[in-house]
Amino acid sequence: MPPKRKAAPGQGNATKAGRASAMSTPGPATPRSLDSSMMSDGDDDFDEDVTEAQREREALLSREADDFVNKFTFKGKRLQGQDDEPAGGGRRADAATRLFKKRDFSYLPLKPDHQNRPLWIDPDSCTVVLERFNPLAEQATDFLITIAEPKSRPTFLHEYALTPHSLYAAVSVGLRPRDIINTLERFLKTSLPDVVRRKIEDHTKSFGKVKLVLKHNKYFVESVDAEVLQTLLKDQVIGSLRVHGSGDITTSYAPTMGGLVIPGTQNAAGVHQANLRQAEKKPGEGGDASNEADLFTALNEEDDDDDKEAVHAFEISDADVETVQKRCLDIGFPILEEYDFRNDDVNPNLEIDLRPNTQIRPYQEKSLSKMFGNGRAKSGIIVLPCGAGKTLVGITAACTIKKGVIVLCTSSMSVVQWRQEFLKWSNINPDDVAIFTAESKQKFSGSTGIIVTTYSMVTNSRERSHDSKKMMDFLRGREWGLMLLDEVHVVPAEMFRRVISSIKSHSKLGLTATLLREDDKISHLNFLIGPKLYEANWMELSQQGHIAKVQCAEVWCPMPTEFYDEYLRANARMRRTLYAMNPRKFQACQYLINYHEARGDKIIVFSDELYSLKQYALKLKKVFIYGGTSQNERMQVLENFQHNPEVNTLFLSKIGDTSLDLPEATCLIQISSHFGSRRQEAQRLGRILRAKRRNDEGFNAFFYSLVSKDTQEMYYSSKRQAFLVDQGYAFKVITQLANIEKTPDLAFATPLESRELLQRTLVDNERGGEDDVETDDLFGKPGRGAGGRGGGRKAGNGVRRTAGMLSELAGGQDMAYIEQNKAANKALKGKGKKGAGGDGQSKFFKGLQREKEKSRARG
DNA sequence: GCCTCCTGTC
DNA sequence: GCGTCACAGGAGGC
Repeated sequence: MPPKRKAAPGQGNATKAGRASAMSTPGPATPRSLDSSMMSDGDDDFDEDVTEAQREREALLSREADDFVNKFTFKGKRLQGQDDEPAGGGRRADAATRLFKKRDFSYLPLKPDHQNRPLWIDPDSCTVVLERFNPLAEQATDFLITIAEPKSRPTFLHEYALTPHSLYAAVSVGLRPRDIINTLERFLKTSLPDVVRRKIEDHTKSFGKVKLVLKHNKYFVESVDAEVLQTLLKDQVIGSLRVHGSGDITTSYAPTMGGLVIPGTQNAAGVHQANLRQAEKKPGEGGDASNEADLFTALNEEDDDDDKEAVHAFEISDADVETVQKRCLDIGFPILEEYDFRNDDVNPNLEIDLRPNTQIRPYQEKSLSKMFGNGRAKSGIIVLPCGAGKTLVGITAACTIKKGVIVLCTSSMSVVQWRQEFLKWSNINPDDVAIFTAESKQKFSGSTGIIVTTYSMVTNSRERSHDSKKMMDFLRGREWGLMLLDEVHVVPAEMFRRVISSIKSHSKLGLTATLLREDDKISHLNFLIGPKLYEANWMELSQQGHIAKVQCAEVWCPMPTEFYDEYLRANARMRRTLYAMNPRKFQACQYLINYHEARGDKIIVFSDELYSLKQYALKLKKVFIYGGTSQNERMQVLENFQHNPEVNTLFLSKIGDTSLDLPEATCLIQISSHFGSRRQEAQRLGRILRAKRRNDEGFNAFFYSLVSKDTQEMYYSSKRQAFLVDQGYAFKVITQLANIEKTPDLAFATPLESRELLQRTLVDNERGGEDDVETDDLFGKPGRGAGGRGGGRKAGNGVRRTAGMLSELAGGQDMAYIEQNKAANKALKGKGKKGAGGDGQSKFFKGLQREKEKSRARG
């Protein structure tokens, strides 16, 4: 019973596959422009039920036209405008008009000097399009990333969306509605449509009125506007969550602010806005003003005098913080979290500063200025590509706030790295940076300090060991100045989000490279953490040499007919294996490895599918690491990969998606991946962005995705690339690798070998439900035996080989496998043979059963 | 070091 | 419109 995947092309339907093939195959080595054709391929595949060829074709054309219009409306407009036609050109009902349908905005008159203005706007969707080639593009970009959500940023036109969340973020960094409207008006080629103006006003009028503050370990909802607070209290959700008995609504006075300088910034004017505000009060001290400063000066001309304003507040309990924050967002009063750390006398100060000579990069500075824009610490999220120095941003934030910090990571490996980075970049006393994981439960020596831990450590709901319990009480019992959330995109997960309520911090800074999830929970971060404060443009950073330039390519590998026949017959699991084991893909992989090793590249090959990972690696005599590889072997293999000139290619399972730091890698080949995960694709690309050689003249990193033609992979691949395409990466499609047939020792070159491979693949993977046949196959399919844990969770993964057989195959550099498989062998001994299908209930099905029961029990 | 349980990801 | 894979990791107990 293969799970039905509606959107899968070529699933059990030969004619469909044939059509797709005919349609989607350009001539040999024809480069294909990615975005439009990809999208329409994908869309097309959603409709499998259309039978009549003609009707289908028409529908397809019409859909494609719609897609095209949806995607390129602004291009169309731009062309019209650029031809220097009379302003508003497009009133004519020309042949193209019907294609634009509702998206004809020619009724918006262009300003006379429209060519000097970089922005277009779609009033219906509130999409703003930026001309990158316009002289004002830089300024407009700075403005846009503040008020809008980047949607797509390829070379010439960038697309941004004005959303309630983005406007919320804009307000939270100190812009007011009329700043936004005026500046938009300034940059727009047309006048700002009233709809948009109203939308901005509506969405922003109540923003910034409500704050969440932590006082003496208690949370208060605070506002300068007593009426707003009353409104909240009357709300059925929030009103009932108010903690009574702690006095009525309290009133106090907002603190004033003084000059603030973020350490590590070049001109001591890192916080343009804050300083500029100061400058107004003390003219002459504002410091040097960059372009951005100019812009923001304009925006901040009239400062609201929030000094000495009365604030009103009521208390809520820790457990209700998330609910209240979410509710406030829903009813249009998003809560801003601001921490006036310089006036916090309750929590002890932390002795920490960036090391002298540490200079943070302009974009790091920019992102931090969003966080500290008004002299206080705002909670929010900073999005920087992998390798762009997220850690340093976090550390600088810690050095600015100078209070207790708690850092949350996804793995214990990055816990160690974070601590090292703290020691590397700051002058913090090593005793004050403590690690809290299963192995180590340190505390800092002084009254305050830094704790680095993992999400699972803090959110673990199970019985705790004595030490952990004590530690948790410690963490819960105090107020943290800053909570740094590494890989913040994981926080919306059911368990991990609990950190937000269980640990009390005055401000939170989320860091991630890929602010995406395939579920719809990413928007939860808006109330769990705060708005997105800054998102870097990958292309820009790579042009500036902060991250490597990357060439992306998708290699289409046809499937030999016998493979394809099996593929059509197979269930979902087997399909994944088959398209990964496609011999033509293997050849492509071999070819690319040859080619890049000859160029002196260090290559990582990713495969999610363990069977093919091992088969590839063993056949090509390369090292590999997967979940079952023990710590020691991992270190050994990595060490070799980094320093041994003989070892230039490393095969990784999805273990390498995160956590492993491989600065040597310069080329990446993907042979199997997890469905349509955009995050995985981006994170894998991130592996090579920090390439050490990136600043060599003409250096390029390479990213190949090998795809078996006419399979589900085609569809997933296009989905996966979406994020990177939005970041401006162009994927070339390669249908033919030049001179591949000349590759020495090309594997599976004859039909016979290809068929043998198919047979072996089928046999090795067919055991699923029935029997665990002892195969004569050379490599078999070891489970997670070596590492021990979890091996054989699924009986189909039985461990079946001997070290002898392996050592025959493995060359000298493959010592690691022998080691590993010895261990696997040992594991095998204890296990004995698995029950054959005799009782009709193999371990496999029992496992499934147990899974089901477990999920039922949970539900 | 091995095992189990829990969780995340799509 | 529903649920699904298989792999990974961490914690903690023995």
